Amino acid sequence: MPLLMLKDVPRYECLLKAAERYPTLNPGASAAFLHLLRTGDAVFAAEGAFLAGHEISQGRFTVLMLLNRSHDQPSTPAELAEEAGVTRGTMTGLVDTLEKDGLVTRKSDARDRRAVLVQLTAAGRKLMGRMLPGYFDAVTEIMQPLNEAERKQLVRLLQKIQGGLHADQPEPATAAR
Amino acid sequence: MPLLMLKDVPRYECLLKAAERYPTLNPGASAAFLHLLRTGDAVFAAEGAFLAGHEISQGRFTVLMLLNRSHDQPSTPAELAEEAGVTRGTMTGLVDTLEKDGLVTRKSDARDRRAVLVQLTAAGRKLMGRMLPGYFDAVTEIMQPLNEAERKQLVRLLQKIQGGLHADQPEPATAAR
DNA sequence: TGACTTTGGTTTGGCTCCTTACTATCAATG
DNA sequence: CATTGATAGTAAGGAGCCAAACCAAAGTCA
Repeated sequence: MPLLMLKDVPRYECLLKAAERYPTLNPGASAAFLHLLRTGDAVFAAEGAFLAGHEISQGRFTVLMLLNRSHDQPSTPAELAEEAGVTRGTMTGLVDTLEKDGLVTRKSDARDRRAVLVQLTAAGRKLMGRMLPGYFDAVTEIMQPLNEAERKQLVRLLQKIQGGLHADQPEPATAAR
Repeated sequence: MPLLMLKDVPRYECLLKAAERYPTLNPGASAAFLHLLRTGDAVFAAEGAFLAGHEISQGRFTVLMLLNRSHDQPSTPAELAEEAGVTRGTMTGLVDTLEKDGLVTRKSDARDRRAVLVQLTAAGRKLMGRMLPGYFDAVTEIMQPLNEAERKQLVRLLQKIQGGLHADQPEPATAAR
């Protein structure tokens, strides 16, 4: 849940005033940046609140979604980690707890003795069947304030931003080290 | 940096297909939801990459920003926690490490012996002066793909979403327990 | 004044995630 | 084959955050 920090986005006038002290500060860009982080965090928290009501965390839910998607077809931890955007180490932990809760099973792959196959259990499938309608309802409700045209517009703007990010940072090593 | 998970947003056709199985799934709302989380996470990560180049984390940076804003006027940990949107316990830890790095000082408030006053040191001010121009440059660059009209439009859409969230969740206790 | 509540800061323990390092297995090549 | 290198999964340790429990100092109210 902790994403942004900064409970309230500064008002535009404050940004303008700050821009006098810092010539490189672009008020319009900063406002958009702050609102994006702020709202992203709020939406993330709203999703987390729904999932918490079902005693499940975002990370675990993502794994269940991935497994639920390819019905009955098991995946390896490495595939799941790749699709979920986390490291394999993290995926080990996620699968550990899901297995402990009886929602997934691990079995070894007959064709590759290094590999492990992760699969939803009956209980896992049942939980997803029980949860998903409400989950999609919650998502729809979060996006309720926008009509369909506005949603499309939002997606378009977000894709533009993301396109720029990929283009700029092919090698994060330069900036990070 | 872990915000969303889900490396790639599913294509719209997949959402349509999934909507056949789950009647409550609203494809347009889901697409907007996923892109918002995805892009928010990417932008957050980009900011983090810049800050990491200066050996500082987002949380610590936020505290430095708050202290830098009110020049020389000290704040209490409780105020900082409130403004940053974290708990007081978290703020204790953040101030601990900032103090250890010599960027801020703690001194006790003469008028309230419970309270502590946190203040930027000369080194802290110097670091901010050195970092901020580049930071604002980075923010501007991230938002580069959008022109000023698009930024305003984005802010408008995000504010709409956020307005809905506040209205819906006055008491998170209902959903969470 | 004395008891009750509130507030400020810290401590402790937990969760999620990452990085790094390790072992076991496979695959490719001389 | 035997070596070398990549890949699968795990383990250990750290960072950042939260919630709950604490103590000390104010504030409140009879």
